[in-house]
Amino acid sequence: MPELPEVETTRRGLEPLIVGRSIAHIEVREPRLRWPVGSELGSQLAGRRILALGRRGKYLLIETDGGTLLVHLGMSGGLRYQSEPTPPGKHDHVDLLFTDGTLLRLHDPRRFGSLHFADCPEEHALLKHIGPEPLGDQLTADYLWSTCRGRRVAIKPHLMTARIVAGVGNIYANEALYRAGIRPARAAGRVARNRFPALVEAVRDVLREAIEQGGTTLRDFADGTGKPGYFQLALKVYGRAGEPCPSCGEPIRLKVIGQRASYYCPRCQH
DNA sequence: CTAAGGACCTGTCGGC
DNA sequence: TGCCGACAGGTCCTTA
Repeated sequence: MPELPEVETTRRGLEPLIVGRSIAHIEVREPRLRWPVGSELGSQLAGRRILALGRRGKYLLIETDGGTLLVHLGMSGGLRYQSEPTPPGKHDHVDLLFTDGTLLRLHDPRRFGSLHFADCPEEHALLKHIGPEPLGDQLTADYLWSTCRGRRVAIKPHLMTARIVAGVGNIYANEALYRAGIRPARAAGRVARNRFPALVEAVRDVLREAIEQGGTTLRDFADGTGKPGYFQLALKVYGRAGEPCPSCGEPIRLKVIGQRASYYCPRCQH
């Protein structure tokens, strides 16, 4: 479900709803997520007040007056704020209950998501080595070019590596490479230096536009309030194998690269 | 160090 | 209608 734009959309929807609320307790019905949910999580969070809702890459950071809850939504996770508690449904694994009776619910069928408590999130092992935010100043053409020196991996999986750049997943890697005119299978080290400014701009643009559209809803993504996204309507290549390239009409091709479906136009991308 | 593949899960869809 | 395999928005870990 979520890449950076979907996580950011969730963050924006949830922020006004949960900041300022106090956590009464946490109910963990299924602790077997990507990593087992710590049994101490309840005591670490109870009584805390939420000060801010942040994001780093695809992690949501629920910052409280006594530590931060790191939330990753994995492949199928979603958070939903509820003002009226309803009986938990299938795959509603965790509830964060607030003192005013409202709650934040984590739903995650595939259980690839995770919850971690950290006193200092930037020092947490999962975040410590994460690359620059693609929408921040740190991601520059020179930086990205330098990470590609000597790399024989294809540029697409390289772009999707969290230590290189934070938050770029399969959909947006495909879309960004299409916009930049670069074949996803091209070795990272064989992308000419002068193409990196366009690549960085493409990554930024596609992520920004997706956020503006509320993310991409392929089957079930919804932000924290239940609203779906609309960026799927703007996808140029992702999921469009065989359809004409919007620019030249050549059929879009599908090729598996690094075990992930990769879509590209054989005429526009080199 | 790099690169490649497996692993972790459930749901859905297409083909027979 | 039912069964089976392939595939899905992620990413860590092991192996070579």
